[in-house]
Amino acid sequence: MAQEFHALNERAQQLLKTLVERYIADGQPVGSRALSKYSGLDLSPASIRNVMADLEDMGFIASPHTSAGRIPTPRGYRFFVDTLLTVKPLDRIEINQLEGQLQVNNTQKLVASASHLLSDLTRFAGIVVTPRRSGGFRHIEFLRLAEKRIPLILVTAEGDVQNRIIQTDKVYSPSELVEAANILNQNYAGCSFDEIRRRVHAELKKVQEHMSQLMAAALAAGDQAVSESAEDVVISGEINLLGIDDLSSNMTKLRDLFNLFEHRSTLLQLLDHSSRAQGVQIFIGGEAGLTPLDECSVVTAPYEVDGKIVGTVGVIGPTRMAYERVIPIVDITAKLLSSALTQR
Amino acid sequence: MAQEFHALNERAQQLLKTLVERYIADGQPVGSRALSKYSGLDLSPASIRNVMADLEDMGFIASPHTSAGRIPTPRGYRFFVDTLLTVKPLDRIEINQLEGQLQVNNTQKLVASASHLLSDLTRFAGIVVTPRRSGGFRHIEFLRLAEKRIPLILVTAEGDVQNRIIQTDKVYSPSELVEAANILNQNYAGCSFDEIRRRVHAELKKVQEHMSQLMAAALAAGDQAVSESAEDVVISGEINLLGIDDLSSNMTKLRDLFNLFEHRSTLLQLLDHSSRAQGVQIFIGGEAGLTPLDECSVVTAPYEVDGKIVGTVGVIGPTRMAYERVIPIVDITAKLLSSALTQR
DNA sequence: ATTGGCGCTCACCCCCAACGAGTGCTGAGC
DNA sequence: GCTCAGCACTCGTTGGGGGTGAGCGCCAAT
Repeated sequence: MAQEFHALNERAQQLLKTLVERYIADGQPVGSRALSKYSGLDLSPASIRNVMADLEDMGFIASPHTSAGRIPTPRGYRFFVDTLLTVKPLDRIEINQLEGQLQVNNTQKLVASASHLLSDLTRFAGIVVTPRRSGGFRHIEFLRLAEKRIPLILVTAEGDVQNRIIQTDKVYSPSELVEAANILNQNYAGCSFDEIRRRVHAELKKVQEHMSQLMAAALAAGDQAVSESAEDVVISGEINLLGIDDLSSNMTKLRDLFNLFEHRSTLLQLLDHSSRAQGVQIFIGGEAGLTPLDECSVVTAPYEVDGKIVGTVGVIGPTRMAYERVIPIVDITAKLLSSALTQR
Repeated sequence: MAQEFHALNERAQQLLKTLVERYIADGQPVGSRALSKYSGLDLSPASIRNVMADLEDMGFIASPHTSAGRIPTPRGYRFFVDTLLTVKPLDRIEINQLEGQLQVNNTQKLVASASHLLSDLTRFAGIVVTPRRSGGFRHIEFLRLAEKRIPLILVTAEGDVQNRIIQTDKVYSPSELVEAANILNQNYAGCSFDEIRRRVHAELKKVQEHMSQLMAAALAAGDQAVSESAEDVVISGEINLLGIDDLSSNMTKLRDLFNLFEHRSTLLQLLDHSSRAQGVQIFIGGEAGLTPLDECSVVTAPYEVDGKIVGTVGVIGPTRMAYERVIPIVDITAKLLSSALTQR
């Protein structure tokens, strides 16, 4: 038999394809009778059963129990999305509509609205890794709010604005604050805070003790502001997953899944994978190595600023999801986000 | 019978109290036998059954079905928390520990950490209404990032920093930006944006067209920044509610509940109630008028800045919650938040 | 007023039988 | 060498029926 070489002939592929489609559509194990009706192949259920047995041997499908139909295994899904799936890209009009939904006020809002876009369109959970920062700054500024409470305004190299309040021991005059900001802006804009710290130490011995304390505090705060919000994960629409019976049948699994959502760092690791490759990537079931995602798939795509990948968008949903719909949505969202960020 | 007058004698109160306590402790309907054992009243089950019948007539307790014990009705809970409950305040040491957990970096972080504090301690959902803004500003500043993209920095009257990017039609020089900021800071600090807009219009006819366009844009952006983030609701620990079997037995109810969490405005209305009164308030079951909260209670307390109530903290959990624990936690969190905010 | 006793009601559990969907296998037909 | 009708078999699902036990209401005795 041809199947023994683990190659799928035309017919087997067609059957696998319809099986996965049917299963995705109504969530029931698919039997030979149903396949014979929907495959378009004009074969009797009996013949189809033979092929199904082969597909099962090869690990593409499995039966939950003897008297049920077959459901795709992760490997079956894998083959399906890799070679059988045909996605139709969104048309221009839809894209324009989506574009209008992105809020370009500032980076946080932009990222949040991208996440919402994903979850609203797919009805699953949307997820966005915030843009990676290079660590430098473009502009720094001190305000004088109260004597010893000085808001530090920081425009990052990426162009978004952070703020943080510095508590000082001593009192600084407005002109001193201006001077300190000037020194930093003129000499060190674009450098990383680490670098600045070294160079300030070396180059500005002459600066008075008074001043250098302020600068040290500013550098520490800036560092913290940049690194803390460095890479974060924004998730929205987790609620959508509550409605999915594939997931919410198992209460404990559901809890594990939601717990995962709180462990941002674990998710980050997974999503970082995606930012090494171009284009849409799909993680099926536990492929990511995370047990809570057993019954889930993650569809991701990297986005970029000025041609450099800086983050990832994605969707988390049940393995049994309409990939041909989700994939273009994730794809286009990444592209929209890229262009929105590049404009600024 | 005394009970006919809807007054509860000592014994009935004691029994109601233990019944509610037992039910809160293990979630099972409480029978007469259990009550006779735990009430400390040395009465036989039969006698207790009489009292229970009275309590049921008066609507304090109910039985889920004939052959089960009794569970408290919302009215029963109400009476319990109003008159039977004795809360023991947290001791100094615990309070100090909590205080350390609040992140005082900036207002957003502070509010977020308060919300986490609530959810972590109670293992329910924590909820904080962000401080109401008076609408004025303390300080305004323009940065010059790109020619036509000007970040507007805004220190609100409450002392936290907002930022927003203004897109301009024309190009402004650094000195023009400084001048515009100076005009606003010197003449209008403390005023509401509406007021400024009127006065600028009236008083500054002399200012060049060029300049007034910038100011108008700044006022619009400031207005937006202040009003948009005006009153928001921060929720955390929703996941905790997944574990509560009272709530997650009914999948659809659970979904309704989580949907409610996304409708911030509805929650806001409920929580605003709380900010009219002093001290801890409790909404039991549907008392708030929201059906998704049928099986929930909401424990809230207002917090203040300089003696004026500006927001609300709270906990949402199952009606069957350990009130004597939750109440002091909400209370103290409100107080900690008040003092943290007043310091700035 | 309190209480032991008694009959009653249900939810819950377990068992079992009927049902039906779907399979694997076999043997005939092209 | 496919294809396919027929058939026996498996096994989850459904629904009915009896047993069990918790808990109640009522009543008569103390």
